[in-house]
Amino acid sequence: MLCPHSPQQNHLIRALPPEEGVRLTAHLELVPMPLGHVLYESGVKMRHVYFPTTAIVSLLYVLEDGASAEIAVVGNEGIVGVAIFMGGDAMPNRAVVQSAGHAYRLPGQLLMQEFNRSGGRRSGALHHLLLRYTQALITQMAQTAVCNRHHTLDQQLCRWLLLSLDRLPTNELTMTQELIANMLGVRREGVTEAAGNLQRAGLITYHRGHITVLDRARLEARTCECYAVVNKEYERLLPTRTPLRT
Amino acid sequence: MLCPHSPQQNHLIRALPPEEGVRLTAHLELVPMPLGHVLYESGVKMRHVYFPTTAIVSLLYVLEDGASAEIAVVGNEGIVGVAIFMGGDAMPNRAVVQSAGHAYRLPGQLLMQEFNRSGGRRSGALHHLLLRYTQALITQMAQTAVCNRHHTLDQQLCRWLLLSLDRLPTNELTMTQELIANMLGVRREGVTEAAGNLQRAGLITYHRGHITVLDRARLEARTCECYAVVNKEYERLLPTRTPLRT
DNA sequence: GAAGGTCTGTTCGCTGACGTACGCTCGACG
DNA sequence: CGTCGAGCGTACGTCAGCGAACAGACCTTC
Repeated sequence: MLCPHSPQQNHLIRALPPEEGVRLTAHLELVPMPLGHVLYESGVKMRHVYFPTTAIVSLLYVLEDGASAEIAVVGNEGIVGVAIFMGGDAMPNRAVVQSAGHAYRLPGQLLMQEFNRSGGRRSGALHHLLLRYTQALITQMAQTAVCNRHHTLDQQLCRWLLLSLDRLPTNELTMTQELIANMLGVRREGVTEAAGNLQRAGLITYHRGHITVLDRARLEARTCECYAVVNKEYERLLPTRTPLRT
Repeated sequence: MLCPHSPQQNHLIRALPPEEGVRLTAHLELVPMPLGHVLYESGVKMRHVYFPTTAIVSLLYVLEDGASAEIAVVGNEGIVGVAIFMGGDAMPNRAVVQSAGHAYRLPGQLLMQEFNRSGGRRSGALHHLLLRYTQALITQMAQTAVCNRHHTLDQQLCRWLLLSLDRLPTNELTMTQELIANMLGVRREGVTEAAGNLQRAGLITYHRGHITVLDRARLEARTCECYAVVNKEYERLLPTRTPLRT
């Protein structure tokens, strides 16, 4: 399959004005993102930021006892490594590839040059864009907290499937129930049951690690309000990019 | 009681270099923060930022069915209204005073002037400080999500008491169990039971809306890892301020 | 075509939290 | 001093999700 990679597949890159885009693009390096690959480990200083194109990255917190929970998810709408320009250089969680694909990598130092660039008064498009994206990410995290508190596993699975679907070109995700359980921070059996409900209802089919979404509309109807809240906020804050579900 | 208010009671303000501190302080306005007062409503454009001194503010998400959950808490270590400098101007949650006190208020416009100020290359202390604080806030939100997923109400109550205690000068909080339940997103009865456990164990006493912490060390021993993770991250990211528990 | 590992389905008892309901007690206020 | 309401205690059945254990189905490998 011919696959013409381009940094423009990432919505943040694409939203940059030509001049800034060119300056950055010159230093971007295309890297493959195999499933399960760990981009950052908890507490370790980050060296690069990643602009996913076809890959999806999960921000995962791993507890002392080995349990885990997904904090947020980043695809071609965003950037992995916000701690670099936020100034902390590290975060107490792990960034792991949830869906294989590619991303463009950029040394943190080079990003910072552009981030801090301005004509006297700050006006850099990158600065503006990254901060707004970070606010959207904050919303996603906040909503994850709320969802974990109040909503059922069935609803959360719907939300999770939609989040992934929004960041993929197809309606099929390569994902075992075990992995989904790790992301959601629940038991594998719980996912089996919830996914079984969705399959019986005809919303999805799955088969040994391949989930196909058949009826997106009904999936949206079945999820909790959290999905829509986050999506609206992404669209409000990052208006230049195409809608996520393209 | 004589109470000499000063912007310096807020750690972010105090951490500013003299020049920038003076420029900001000139426009700060001391405002009382009565219990339950709503600073921002969900989705409404913010006009001011608030630097709490003695008050504590909760960021609360309110669901369509009226249920709620606390996303994060801000006291004299931080600032309320990060959406202003992040560029979104609003957030899909409510900011409400959880513990009465005071704060210094500043029009968002004036904050932005200083935030964007720089000598050619960005070097403003305020810019740097606010972004690092925001990263700490992100950590708090992420950890809230994890905690909601994996830890018991008992542990979460301990964590919540400690978070509040860290932002107060005394070891007594004015707080009914009903309010705590709203913050944690659980039933009032659940809080009654968890608080009863703590009281029987001699860690706290409470009486009609007044909770006194008797044994902070054992409270820390009883909470989950989430509390320590967040606290460490605040200390790492905001090294200039005095430790929270002063 | 046999073996072994991966992925999914199902079961059972258990527990933490929910929803509901009712009753008590302290304290403010008339 | 009595009333009334806010704040807290308790109890019951229900339920979602947990932990552990096991079985079947499928794929890969040799």
